[in-house]
Amino acid sequence: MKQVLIVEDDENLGKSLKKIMEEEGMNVFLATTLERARTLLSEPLDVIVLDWMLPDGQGIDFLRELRAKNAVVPVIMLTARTDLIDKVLGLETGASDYMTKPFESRELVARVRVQLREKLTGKAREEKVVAGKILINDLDKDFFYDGKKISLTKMEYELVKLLAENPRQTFSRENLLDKVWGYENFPTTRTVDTHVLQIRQKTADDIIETIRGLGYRLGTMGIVSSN
Amino acid sequence: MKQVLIVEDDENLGKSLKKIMEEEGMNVFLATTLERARTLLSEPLDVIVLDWMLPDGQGIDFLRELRAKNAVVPVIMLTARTDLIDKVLGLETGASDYMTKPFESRELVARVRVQLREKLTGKAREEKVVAGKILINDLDKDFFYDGKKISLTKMEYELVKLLAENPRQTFSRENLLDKVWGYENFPTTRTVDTHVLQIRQKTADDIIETIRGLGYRLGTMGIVSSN
DNA sequence: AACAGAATGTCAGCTCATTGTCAGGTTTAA
DNA sequence: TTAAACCTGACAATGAGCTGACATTCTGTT
Repeated sequence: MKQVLIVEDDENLGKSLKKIMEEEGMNVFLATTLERARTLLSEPLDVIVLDWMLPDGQGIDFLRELRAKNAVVPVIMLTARTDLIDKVLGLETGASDYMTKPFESRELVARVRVQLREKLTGKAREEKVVAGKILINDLDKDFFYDGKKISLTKMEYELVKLLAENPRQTFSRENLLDKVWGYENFPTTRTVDTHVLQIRQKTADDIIETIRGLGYRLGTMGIVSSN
Repeated sequence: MKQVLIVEDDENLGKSLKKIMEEEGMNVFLATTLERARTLLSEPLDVIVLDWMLPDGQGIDFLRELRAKNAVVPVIMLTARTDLIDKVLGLETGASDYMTKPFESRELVARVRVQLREKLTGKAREEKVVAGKILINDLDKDFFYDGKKISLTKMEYELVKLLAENPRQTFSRENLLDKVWGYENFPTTRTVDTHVLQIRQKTADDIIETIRGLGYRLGTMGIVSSN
């Protein structure tokens, strides 16, 4: 049986959705707050329906938390705000779909089914990063360089992914520590150098460019197409 | 609804992009020639995707026409030639982004979304400094002079950036030492002269003007565009 | 116009900060 | 428990930045 989590503070709407989905044979959890939703994450969920605004926080923040934990569960965002930018933002942080309020309950259920099916067939949105000779499949954390799969450690992977996602952009060591290592960890800036070295040795020297006195950025091979 | 213009002579590619973007909720115009594209400029456009080579002219000329009209719409250039990237980005008020063929359609759509967002927040623009023949991309730490990319060292870069950000303003050597070198460092004022020399040699003599007895300022080429 | 003095242009070499590289100890994950 | 990953410190290599010396240009005065 498929398990669905609905995070929605409008109880009427939530219960109505729950009922329809249960008729479809789904097992539905309903949370009216983010706090409650977090406790329900212990369940093995197949789809999450997430409202944009909630009494104790933004749905999008909850989504970010999920993605930070590498959760791959599809998320459908609900929002009353019609301007496109919010939709775009929602999608970029990894929402699989969205709906603007008001909507037909039946349509939402249809979309939930789409997500369930895509999750099964594995054809969901492939999170790929392509930059020159680099290809990154973020779903299974695979890194390819020049057509060959290279085994990278977690930090190496996160580092090169950030650089590949922002080709040409120069990052200072401090900036990289923030973005890749996070604010909780405080390694030396020299740690960055070491990891850059590892990546260079595993691939090619020019994969990462040194901008002396400023930091690192993706090398030109990340810009030049290989064919 | 956001409006996107695609100028691409490969009809298959164009239609495929159109379809994907329309699924994202964008309103897409497709032009296979520059002539057709010009007529579509009457529409209020949010992003333009522009191929490099078109049956009736160069995409880059179309971009120049746009900029001559002070159009601020972001432009994403498509090119198969990797050696032209620096030129595209370095052109005055140049392209906002580029992609080398072949590319993933999804990645292009993602970049269109980035441009839409940046256009709203107005963030990307502030990271570029344009002054006559000078273009500085502070995110990338790239410096372009007269369309050519010039490799500058850290201090050279910081110095010319300050001058380009404040054209017409004359800075004393002491002032430059404070602003560029910072209060922690105490080099001789002659150090400024040396760096000015390096910049002049790497670009052109008249990039920095000497105000005898007072200091330096950006040359007139940095104020009057010479196209 | 010629001159002196000051300001600036120019160059080369030295210094030292930055970065590359590696080994070893510590932590983390299987 | 064991192996891998991570971080750190040490040392080497590199090159940017600084300085001092000398050349050149400019300015104001005679």
